[in-house]
Amino acid sequence: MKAMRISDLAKAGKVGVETVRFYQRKGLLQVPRGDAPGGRHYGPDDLRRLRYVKQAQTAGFTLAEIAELIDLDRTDDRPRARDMARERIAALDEQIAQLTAARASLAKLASDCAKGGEGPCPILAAFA
Amino acid sequence: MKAMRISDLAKAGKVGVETVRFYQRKGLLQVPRGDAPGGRHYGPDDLRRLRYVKQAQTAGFTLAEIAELIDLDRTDDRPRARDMARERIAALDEQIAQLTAARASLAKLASDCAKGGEGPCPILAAFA
DNA sequence: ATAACCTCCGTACTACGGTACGGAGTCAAG
DNA sequence: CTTGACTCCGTACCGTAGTACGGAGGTTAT
Repeated sequence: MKAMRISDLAKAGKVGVETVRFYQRKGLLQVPRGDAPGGRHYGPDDLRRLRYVKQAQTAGFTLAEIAELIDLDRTDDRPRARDMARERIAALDEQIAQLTAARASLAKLASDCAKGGEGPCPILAAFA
Repeated sequence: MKAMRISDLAKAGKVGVETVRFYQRKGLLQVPRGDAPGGRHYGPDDLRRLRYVKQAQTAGFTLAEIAELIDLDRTDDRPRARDMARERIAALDEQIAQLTAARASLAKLASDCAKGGEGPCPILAAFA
């Protein structure tokens, strides 16, 4: 553990340095207190946190919500965390359903167009 | 068909007047040529187009892509339309897969937290 | 010791999809 | 004939999630 600098943390988390700084501004990542010369250094906790943020993002949490989750961790507020998870799952379900429906209708349109009988392409014809 | 005004069109399409105007600026909706006094008027074609835009949006097309689709209609470029549909379907599939995975892992986290044995809530503990 | 490269910091800019605002004109009803 | 509701129009602003830029300074390699 040879004192990660910000660029190492960014690389390890597969984000840009600017993104790390952006997350710091948003309170998602801590700014290391001691500013050792040559740059502050970061530890494995910071990397874990960065990965957590990215993970939570793939679950559709906004950065503001992620900040809340992190705060919940401080206070160990499990009921609220469960609530947020429940809400997010519901939103995810709805989103999946919508995308699935859109996928199906688009696939039908595309296959009708490919079958290409006469008349206008159905993908385009929707507003004829 | 008693000459829809912009607010009627907006209402019928369930968007705001400002959104209609925004779409006009983007070339997604036409600005009626004859500006009859008391406001221009819109017809059923405009409404169909507005609905088309909204529909295409739910399929994940960006406004720029929708503008392209509309242009494709003018030139009846079916191959390109099929290409766009194919790409969009692929993107949709990937997105659905990602959301489904995120849903599953979040659901597991939530259920583990609900089971609530000892130790920290797993939703929050990811960065422990 | 000097160049190349890093750090920190603030500010500004990007894309996307709207939303709001203010002024000027028009129209129907009271 | 004034009030209120609507229209058009341009421009400015919003949130979300970054990305870029430029200067001041410290560090590392030659």
